[in-house]
Amino acid sequence: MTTHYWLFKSEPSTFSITDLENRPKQTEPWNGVRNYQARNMLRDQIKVGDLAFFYHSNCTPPGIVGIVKIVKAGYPDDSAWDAASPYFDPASPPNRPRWFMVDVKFVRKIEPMITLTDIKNHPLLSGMQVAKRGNRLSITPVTVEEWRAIEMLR
DNA sequence: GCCAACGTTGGC
DNA sequence: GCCAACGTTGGC
Repeated sequence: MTTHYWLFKSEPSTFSITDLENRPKQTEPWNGVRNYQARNMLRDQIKVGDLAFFYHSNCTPPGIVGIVKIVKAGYPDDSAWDAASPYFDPASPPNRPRWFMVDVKFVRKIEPMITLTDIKNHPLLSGMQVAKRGNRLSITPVTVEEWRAIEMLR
């Protein structure tokens, strides 16, 4: 089976690559995605063994800070039916889940980080979705060429 | 803190 | 089904 590549955004003040590294099993459910396009990828396309860049957004500077591996494929996001969760969504009850998540496992940090500026300035990376103006998708596909180009950098 | 870009909502 | 209003994202 072919490995596919992704980029997962997270605000480090909410959940950082270091938070993931420090989890007892270095594993975490990637919950809280509330966008249909990203949901479809989580539910239908992202498979066990796929790899993803961990991207820190809404911080200074934004950029790629590590690599994670998918260890559990799409399953219902239970934070949607937890009234105490910031991701609570009564429109996604357990018997009819609307939102999905995957489990990710820490692979390694990328140090120093590859900043958004680095990405925009790199001929093989400047076309990445995350570098596009107005891009807000928290999960985006990464091509094998882009993946290799970034691995070559560090 | 600003604000452009985007997705969602809801009135009609 | 249209589209204006609104809330959110996220770079700067």
